[in-house]
Amino acid sequence: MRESPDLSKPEYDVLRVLWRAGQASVREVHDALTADTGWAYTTTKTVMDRMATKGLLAREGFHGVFVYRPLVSRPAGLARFVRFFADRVVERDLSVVLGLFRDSESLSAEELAELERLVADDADAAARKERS
Amino acid sequence: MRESPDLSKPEYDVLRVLWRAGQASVREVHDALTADTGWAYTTTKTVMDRMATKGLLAREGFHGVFVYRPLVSRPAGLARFVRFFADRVVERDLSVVLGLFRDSESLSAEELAELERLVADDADAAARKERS
DNA sequence: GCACGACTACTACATTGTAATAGATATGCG
DNA sequence: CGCATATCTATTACAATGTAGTAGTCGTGC
Repeated sequence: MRESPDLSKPEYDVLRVLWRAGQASVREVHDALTADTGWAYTTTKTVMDRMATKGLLAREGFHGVFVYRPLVSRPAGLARFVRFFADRVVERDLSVVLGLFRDSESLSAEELAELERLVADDADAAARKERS
Repeated sequence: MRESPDLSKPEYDVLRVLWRAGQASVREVHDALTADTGWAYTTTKTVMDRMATKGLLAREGFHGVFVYRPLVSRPAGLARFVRFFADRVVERDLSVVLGLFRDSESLSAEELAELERLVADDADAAARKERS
């Protein structure tokens, strides 16, 4: 997946679990989310299956039980939200918002670099479309 | 509307125009958004009408033409996005994220104060639900 | 007086949010 | 060993949202 996808909130929540865990079953993701979301188990399942068919997750079967792996890197998953927040919520320069990650432990230096690159790419693409 | 609503992205975009304009017709909102969104005129119309029935906008007729006014303050409109971004995207303390608004021109001092209050309220509500 | 343009109302259809139900399977227990 | 129970997966459901198209109305310039 070259370009950062536009994730819905449920999708993003699932990915957050998988980014931490590396890979997980529906049950594991569900247990990690249920406190925050209150979802029914089948809701978690539906969301994850749809994500798999959309190419956001890979699923690997194992005696009829599946384990899911993210196909989107965390920087790629964050990119759209960062742009949205910078442009339309705080309405400040991207660099200021990216600064929040800089000393946050939350992203490694490499991830931060990738995030910066992705966010800039989006901006370029938008500008290119604008001009045409 | 006491509590800050969970706005979809289209809804938020419409509100951004109305916050600036105070009030506007579908046509005016559409023209302001079309560069970014590429929506058809009827899409803008549908979104705004649904927002009106949901109580997000007030519409006032004038010889069969309507003018829409936001029923959500800008701080209330921002609150959910700020919380989401702080908790689940940067994963840093709210105060750090709120700091971005502090010297941004984008919000008045009063609005910022209201935003801070709203965001804190949400946190309280969440904590209360947690404990119960 | 009527063709045109803009506005509103109604309808449409795919995707997402959120699940319930049904069918397959493994598992503890008597 | 055979069945009740717990889990899974797959299928189906239904409301809300994203994104329009179409039809009916009405004022306005010719």
